[in-house]
Amino acid sequence: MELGNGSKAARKRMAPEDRREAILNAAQALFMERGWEAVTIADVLEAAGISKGGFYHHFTAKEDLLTGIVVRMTQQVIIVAETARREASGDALARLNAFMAGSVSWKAENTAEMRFFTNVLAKPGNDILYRRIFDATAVAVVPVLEDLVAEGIEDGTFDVTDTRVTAEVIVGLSHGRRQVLEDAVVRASSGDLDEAARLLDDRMRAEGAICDRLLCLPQGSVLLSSPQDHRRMLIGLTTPDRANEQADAMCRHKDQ
Amino acid sequence: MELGNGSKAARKRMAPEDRREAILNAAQALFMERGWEAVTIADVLEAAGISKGGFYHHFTAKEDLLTGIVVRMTQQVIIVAETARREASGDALARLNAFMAGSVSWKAENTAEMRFFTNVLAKPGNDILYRRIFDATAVAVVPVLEDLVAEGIEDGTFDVTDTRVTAEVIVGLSHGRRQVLEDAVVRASSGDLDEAARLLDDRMRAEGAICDRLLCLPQGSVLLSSPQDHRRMLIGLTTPDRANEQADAMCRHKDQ
DNA sequence: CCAATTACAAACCGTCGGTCGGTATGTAAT
DNA sequence: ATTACATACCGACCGACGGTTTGTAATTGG
Repeated sequence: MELGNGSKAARKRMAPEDRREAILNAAQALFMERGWEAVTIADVLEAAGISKGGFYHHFTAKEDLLTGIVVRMTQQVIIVAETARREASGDALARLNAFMAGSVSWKAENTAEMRFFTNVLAKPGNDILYRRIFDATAVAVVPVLEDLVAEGIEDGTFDVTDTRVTAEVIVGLSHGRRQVLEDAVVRASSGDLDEAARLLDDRMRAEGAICDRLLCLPQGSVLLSSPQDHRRMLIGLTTPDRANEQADAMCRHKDQ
Repeated sequence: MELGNGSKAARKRMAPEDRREAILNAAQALFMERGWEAVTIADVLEAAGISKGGFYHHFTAKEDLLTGIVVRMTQQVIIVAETARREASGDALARLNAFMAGSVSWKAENTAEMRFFTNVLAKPGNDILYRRIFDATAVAVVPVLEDLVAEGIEDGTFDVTDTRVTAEVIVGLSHGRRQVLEDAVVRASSGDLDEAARLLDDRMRAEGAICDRLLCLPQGSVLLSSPQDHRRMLIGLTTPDRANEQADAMCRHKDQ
């Protein structure tokens, strides 16, 4: 560089965490107001009162703002959900449902955030953005769920071999159709994808709690709960074919 | 310009309709493969074998490609749906449902198109894109539906004052939550928006046919069909308040 | 056959996301 | 105090992309 005089604003130095937070605040407000594409980095810079260089010192890219915001939101959700879980009584399934209900209630109350959320998330052509965000939330939520599942195993309410996988699956389930579809069904790559998607979709809309659902796991195993008995949640291993049979049976049962 | 020699390619001139079609083909293929943002105008130019000037002669903007693609798709859907309608017997409602079922079946068969579709549509910050596309389809579908509704009036199955409005409402209903929400509920601006959205959403997922649904119309009127009797579709005028009452009642009814 | 219009080419432009060299502000060891 | 090092921050610059403008060859129609 040639004559870089450090003349101009000479802004006050902030603790890095505070600065990051400030930028996130400005960005979130703007995104929620105008959406993703309509907000330029320059807008954020102005709103946050920082230079481009400063910004890119704290964030690696525009998308990074998104993940940052998502992580913050997720943390808030987890706080609500965690207390709901702690206050719940009953077996592991009951506490799991309490946890899920807690996060659902947060979403119900913070509709503006959720709307912005889905608007931006639903977008991508190649899901890299979505993927990144999903990962961000998964990292935070999975450990908690893993605990819950482990409790359920001791408890007798769950019957699974791998707590980690199960936790990830549950996150996927609660996350919106897409992820479930891609991570589970597609990878299982068993038979008709779209039929599977439809089934999953129907299942997922069914009730508020995570019962009454079905899912093909990566390795062709199946998570399954019966619509007759909401209290029972079976997570076990079957072949995809058998899973489809059962799913069809469930559909026929419900349709009549 | 300075030395624009028209030296280079000197491509074969095509009939404008053909050229447009060719560009749309190239663009659609690319978008379906890579998504919206990952495809640049330059990519489309190369794939279609045309220059920038040529492109902007046929289209006004990148978004215009989208509307173009959507219009084509809509036409295809209408063909399927129209024949389904023509082949159906029964009253106007039966034919209306046949029409809708026809379009649904097209969507079920062309999943790749639909996936691309929703990916792109769900995006925008300020819905201008979505709006435009909605308009494009509405222009094509509304007249057909208007016919159907008119038949229903003679027929006795419908009881509406304005065939046009009714047709537009039906399009909105079948179009995905958003539009219904904005066009109907928001404009009605009666009470709690999000609650209304939730109700509508639930209602819309209910069944495949357009029965069993409820909708607030712009002027505060209401389209309503009873869950008890799928064959009856009432479209009439009420106040938004009364509509909410009824909606609540329906919810309570179904929840138990 | 010539003028007007159409279909196209390609240079050009403004904006936006992102980079990079450099400076200002600490803070800790000497 | 001074030095040494880390890190917060600045702002000129860059390439890519969407879109505009200028220029030209083919087509049409009178």
